[in-house]
Amino acid sequence: MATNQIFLDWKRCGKKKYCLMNVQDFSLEQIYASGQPFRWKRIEKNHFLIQSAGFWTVAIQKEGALYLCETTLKECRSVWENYFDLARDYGMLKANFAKADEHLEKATRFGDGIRILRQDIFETIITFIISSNNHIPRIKGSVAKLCEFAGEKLGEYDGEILYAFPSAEQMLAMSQEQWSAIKLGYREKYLKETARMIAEREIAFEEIAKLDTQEGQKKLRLLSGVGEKVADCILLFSMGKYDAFPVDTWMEKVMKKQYGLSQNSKATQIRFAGVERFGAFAGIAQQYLFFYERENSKRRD
DNA sequence: GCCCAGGTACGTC
DNA sequence: GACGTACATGGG
Repeated sequence: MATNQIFLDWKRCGKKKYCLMNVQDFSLEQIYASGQPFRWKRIEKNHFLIQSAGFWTVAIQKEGALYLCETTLKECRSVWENYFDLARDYGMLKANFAKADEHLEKATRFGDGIRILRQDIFETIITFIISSNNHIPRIKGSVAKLCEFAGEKLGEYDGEILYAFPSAEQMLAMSQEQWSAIKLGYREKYLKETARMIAEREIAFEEIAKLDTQEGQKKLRLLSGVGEKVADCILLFSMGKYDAFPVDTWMEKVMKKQYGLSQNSKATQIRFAGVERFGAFAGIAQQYLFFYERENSKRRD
């Protein structure tokens, strides 16, 4: 499946404010709710303070346009286009998914503004280790504290001090009191060990991005706290490996209910079935399915 | 109190 | 290799 390149024409529209007109297949609200980023703060509808690695911006979406504030044109092009995967034609991806099956067609209509972010690799490794068997509000709290204790101060916005995501070395420099205050529970030892392995170059994660998905899986799983699911999230949400298919409790439900997998099938089998069925962009299909399933279950509650 | 959360590590068979 | 179970913590 070929994907067209979208032409991106940033316009300056104020002091440190840039704008992309006619942003298609894009919704800040849906990306926020899609379970990928843990460092977005919702200010109001379609208006977010976004922090990623050592960068931050204020993003506003209105009348079909995306505005990025408190940033530079250079940064819009070098950081945020890449982060939001803005040059990719999601319309074409969705059209192809919609042809494949009815349920996926519904899911792409429901989550029509979903994007697969290309997040910083180290940040994604750490945040998704924290995410395992954990609740999103609690994950966000832990991540915020980690940045506050170990990250460099980047600036201030609306009275809030902003921090970069820390490096492995900076994490390892924290006191035990700080580690405890992050309230990672049993994940604390995973993070310490993973940070150590990365700081000591036992695992060169930049190299993993060059491998194919299978090989990347194997390497990532050498990190402490990284199993099959977290490895898939890292591959998909930071390395652009679109054939990675993370299977969590929600995806288990969908695959059993909608795609005929037996009740006793395990995550590994479901993952293979997903890639088999949805192909080279299975991970993107997964994200539409995940979002549709979880959002609709919220409403029934 | 119970169940669950974008699961993983570890021991057992 | 497949399976069961313990695991910190807080929200519903």
